[in-house]
Amino acid sequence: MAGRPRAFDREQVLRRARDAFWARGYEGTSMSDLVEAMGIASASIYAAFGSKEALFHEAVADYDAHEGGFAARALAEEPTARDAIRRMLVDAATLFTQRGNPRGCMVVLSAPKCAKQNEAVAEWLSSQRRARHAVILRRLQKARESGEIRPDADPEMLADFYTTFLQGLSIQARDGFPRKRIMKTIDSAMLIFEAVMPHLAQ
Amino acid sequence: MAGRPRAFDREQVLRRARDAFWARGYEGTSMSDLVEAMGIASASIYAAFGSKEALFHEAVADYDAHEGGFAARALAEEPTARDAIRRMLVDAATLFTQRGNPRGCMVVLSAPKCAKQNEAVAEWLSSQRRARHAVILRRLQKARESGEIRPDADPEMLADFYTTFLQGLSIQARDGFPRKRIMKTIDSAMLIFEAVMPHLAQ
DNA sequence: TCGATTCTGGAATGATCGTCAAAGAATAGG
DNA sequence: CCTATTCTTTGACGATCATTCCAGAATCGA
Repeated sequence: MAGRPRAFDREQVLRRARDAFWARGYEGTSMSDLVEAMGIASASIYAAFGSKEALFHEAVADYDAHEGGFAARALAEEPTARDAIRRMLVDAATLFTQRGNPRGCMVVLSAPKCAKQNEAVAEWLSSQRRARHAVILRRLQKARESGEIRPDADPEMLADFYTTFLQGLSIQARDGFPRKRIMKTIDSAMLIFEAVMPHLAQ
Repeated sequence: MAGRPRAFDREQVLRRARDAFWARGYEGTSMSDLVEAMGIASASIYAAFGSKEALFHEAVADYDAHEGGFAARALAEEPTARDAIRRMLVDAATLFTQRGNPRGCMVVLSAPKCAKQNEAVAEWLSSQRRARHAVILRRLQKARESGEIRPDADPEMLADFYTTFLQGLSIQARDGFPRKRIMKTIDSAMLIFEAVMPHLAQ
C-alpha cells in the first residue's frame, strides 16, 4: 500500500520555494525558477503541492510560522504594549535586513500589483496584511483596558499608525536602507507611544 | 517629407498607459492590456514609444510630472518644513484614495519584486524612491539651517521616518483603508515633528 | 498625379508561461 | 517473483508573453 518513496524532503524543498517567492514575489517566480531552486522536476512539484498557487500558500504559511511570525510573537510575549510594539518593529527590521535573506517582508512585497489572472493571490495577501493589523489592534485594545495606555487613547489610530510604519519598513529594507538607519527610524516611531502613556505623577 | 499622420493623440494614449501601469504595475500589465487600454495596435505603440519599458518610463515621468509630483510641490511651496511635510502626507493620502484612480503610489507599488529579466525596471523604480527621499531630506536640512527645527534635530532621521511612513501609506491605501483613517494616521505621524520643534518660550 | 514617407491593423515570430500526460523506476504486500 | 502503488523524468500541451514583419492606407513635397 506504499509505492516508490519520495526522493526529496518536502519541508526542505518548501523552504527553498519560500526563499524563491520571498526574493521575487509570486509572479516574479516562474515554475522553471522553482524547478531550479527546489531541485526537483515540475511534475514532482505538482504531485507534492498541487499547483503553483497552492505551493505559494504553503510557502507563506511556512514564512508566517517562522520568520513572519515575529509580530504575533512580540505582541504575545512582551509584558507591556509599548515593549511589544517596539520589539515587533525591531524584530521586523532585523529580519528584513538579515544577511542571506531577501530584504523586506514576503507578505508585503510579494504581490501588491499583478496580472488579472492572479488577482486572487493579491487579494489573499491583502487579507494576510489585514490579519496582522488586527493582531496589533487587539493588543492595543487590551492595553487600554488594562490601563497601560490612557483611557482617551485611540487604539485603532495607534494600530493604523504602526501598521503603516511597519509596511513602510519593507519598502525601505527592499531599497537597501542599512539596518542601523532603520533602527533609528524605529526610535522616531516609538515617540508616538509617549503621547498615549499615562502620566505617572501629576 | 511627412507621411501619414498619426491617428491618435500621443499624450492621451500615454495617459491611458500610465493608468494601466498604475493599476497593475509593470509586469502585471501585458502588451495586450496596453493595446486594449490605449486603443491602438501594438505596432503603433512600438513606433511611438519604442518598447514596453520605454513606454513605462514615459508613463512614470508623466505620473511624476502631475499626480506623483505632490511631494516635490508640497516641499517647495509650503513656507515651513512642518507644513510642507504635513501637506505632502495629506496630498499623498488624497491622491492614493482618489475615486477613479488606482490606489497607492505608482512608484512604490509598481515593481517591488519582479522576474529576473525586469530587474532593471525594479532598480530604476528604487532609484526614483531614493530621489524622493533626497528631496525630503534636503527640505529638512534647510529647516535646521533656518532654525525651523532645533539645531540638535537629526534631518536624516526625520527624512527616513517620513519616507518610511509615506511608503507605508501606499500599501495601506492599496489594502483599502478609508481616507478618513489614513488622515488620522497622518495626525499621529505629525507628532514626531513636535519633538524637534524649537521651544518658543522657556 | 506621382513617388516618398509614415502610420495603420493583422498576423506571425520565438520564447516562456503554468500544467499535465506518459512511461520507466522503486518500493510494499502478497 | 508478481502486482499494485507511488514517485521520477521526459517531453509536450495550449496560452500568453514582448516584439516585429508586412501589406495597405493616408499624407507630404514635387
